[in-house]
Amino acid sequence: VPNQERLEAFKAVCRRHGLPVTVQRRVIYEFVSGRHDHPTADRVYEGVQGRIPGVSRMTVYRVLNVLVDLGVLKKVCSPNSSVRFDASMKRHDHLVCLHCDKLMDYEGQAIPDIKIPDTKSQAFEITDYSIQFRGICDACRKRPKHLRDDKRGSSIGGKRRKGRQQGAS
Amino acid sequence: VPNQERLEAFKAVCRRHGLPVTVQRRVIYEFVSGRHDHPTADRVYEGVQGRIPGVSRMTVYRVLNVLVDLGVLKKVCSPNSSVRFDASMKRHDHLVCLHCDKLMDYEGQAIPDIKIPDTKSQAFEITDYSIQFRGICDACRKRPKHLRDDKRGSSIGGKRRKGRQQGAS
DNA sequence: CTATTTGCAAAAAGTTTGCGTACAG
DNA sequence: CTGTACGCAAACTTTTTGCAAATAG
Repeated sequence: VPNQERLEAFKAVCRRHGLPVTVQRRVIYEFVSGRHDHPTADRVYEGVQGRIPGVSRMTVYRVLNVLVDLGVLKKVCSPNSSVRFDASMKRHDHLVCLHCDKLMDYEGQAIPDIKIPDTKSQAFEITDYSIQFRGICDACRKRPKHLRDDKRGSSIGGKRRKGRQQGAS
Repeated sequence: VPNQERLEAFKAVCRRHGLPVTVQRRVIYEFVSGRHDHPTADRVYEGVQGRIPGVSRMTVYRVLNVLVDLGVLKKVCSPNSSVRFDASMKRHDHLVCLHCDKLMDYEGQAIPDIKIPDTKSQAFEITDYSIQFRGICDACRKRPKHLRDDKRGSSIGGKRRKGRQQGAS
């Protein structure tokens, strides 16, 4: 997807909603849509520090929420950490590492479409779906086993280390 | 799944790992496995207040992590809130309401199994998967539209209300 | 008895809110 | 110019940590 084009589309969406296209919004949007690893809000904050002079963490949180409301970002989640953001608005699936919490788009052979099931009996209207493939990423698999087990912060057998890190891309 | 049986299985797992079966662990496990709505840690805390005399929130958090490590609970997530817990360890799918963040097991007609794709090229080993069906639950659909829009905490057009509630079962 | 767990208090993350000033249109 | 967004500070929520007292096996 051409970058320039995406940016123009973004501005159009803002205009349509009557929202100013601020530097912060533009840069934050560009940052998230330039990545495939679904950064957390804090990650985005770090990432845009250099590109937006004295940006504040609060602004990043706020802008991310606005972008979600505008429909140009989606919130996604992995089972161990905070909310993450995804700029790819077309239906797609995710790989999530249960050890380091890395989250990435699935990019293999296409998965046959799933027929959206009828959920009247459950009083629910499905609009969309996404498959979450859980497993272990290479970085974690290569890591010696005892280190790996530490990773997720095992609560069994005492002595928990610090833990809580995101897999680097 | 007979309740008594499940409890025995739980004790067996604890014994196998050499962990004492404390009141807290047993009750918290029973509580979570008795629900289909994937409570958050806080929700569990509230729920077990009456059944474990002066239980502390910390203990609940800690016990939940132990139960995950023991493999009798799984962490699941919805895109808007904190970690939730799921006692159903067999493969299954979820419905998640994008408005109120309600999360429930999909219980309709069986979805044909997905062939686990090859992800060597992405340096990832898949062990499991789950489909997340996103949409809107009946409670939210029935709610008047303007209230609904408030719900998710729209950042557009100012005036956010308090927000952050889980759909009641 | 001995190891493990619990409860407490406190702190670290993660996220939201209200208000005066600065900026986009 | 006018309205909205930004940055700041501070509140709030969610989750983790360290240690003495209580408990399971």
